[in-house]
Amino acid sequence: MKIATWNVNSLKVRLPHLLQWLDANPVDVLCIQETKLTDDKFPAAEINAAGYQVVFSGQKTYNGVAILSRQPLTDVVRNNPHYADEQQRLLAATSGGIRVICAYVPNGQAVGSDKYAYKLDWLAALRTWVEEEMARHPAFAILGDYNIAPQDRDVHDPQEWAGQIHCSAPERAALGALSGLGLADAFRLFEQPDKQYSWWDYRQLAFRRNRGLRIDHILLSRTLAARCSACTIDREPRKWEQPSDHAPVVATLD
DNA sequence: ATGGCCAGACCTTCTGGA
Repeated sequence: MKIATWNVNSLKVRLPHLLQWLDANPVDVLCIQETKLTDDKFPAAEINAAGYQVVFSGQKTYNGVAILSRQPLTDVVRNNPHYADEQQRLLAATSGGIRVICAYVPNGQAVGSDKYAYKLDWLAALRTWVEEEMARHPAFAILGDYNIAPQDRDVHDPQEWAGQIHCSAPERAALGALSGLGLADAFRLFEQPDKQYSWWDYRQLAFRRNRGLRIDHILLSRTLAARCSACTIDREPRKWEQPSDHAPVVATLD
C-alpha cells in the first residue's frame, strides 16, 4: 500500500490538482494540509466520487487538515487531546490497520516570535499525544507539513538558512524528540539523490532553481518502517499551472 | 535595495505563509 502527504495550500483552488494527482497516483491514504475551508464547504462529494473516504477538520482562511482513504476510516480524533487549540492542525484516523495522524505543524514565522513559542509548545504537546497513540497502535504513521528541515542537507542553502525559522536548533530538537519515540523519517530509510526538497518559494523562480526545503515528512513506527520499501517526493504537480508551493511525499509499505 | 509570489479576507491593502 501507499501512504502520502501533501500541503495543498487551499483546497478550493487546488481540488482539480488533487483529483488529477490521485488519478495518476491512486495511493491508499493521503493526508492533506492547509485546506483553508470550513467543514460545510469541504468538497467531500468530489473526493468520494474519486473513490476515497474522507474525514476533515477545517476553519476559515487558515490551516485545515483532511485524511483521504480508499478503505474506511475509523476512530477519528480531531486535535490533540493534550493541547487546547482553536487552530485546526491535527486529525487522526485508522485505515487498513494503520493508525494515521495528519499534521500541519505551525509555521513559527520567525525565531523568537510568539508564533515560534507556539510552534515549540505545540510540538511538545504533540509528542505526548503521539507517545500515547504509538502505545496503542504499533502500526503508526504521522504524515504532514512539519515546517522543519531536519538537517542541513534538507536545505538548498544551509548558510543562508542557518538558525532561521524551519532550521533552528530548538525546532530540530523538537522533531528529534518525536523521532526519539521510535519514529523513522521514511525518506531517509533509503539512498536518495542530493537536493531533494518538498517546498519551494513562489518567488524568484525558486522551483526552477531548486531553491527549496524538505519540510514535509512521513514518520513511521518501527513496525511500519520494517514494511517500508520506498519513499519519494513527487515534483510533478509543482510544475503544473497554479501549483501548491509544496510537493507530495509518498511512502510504499509492503 | 531585506523586496520579489500566492491565497484569502473585505479591498485598492492588509495578514500569513515558509
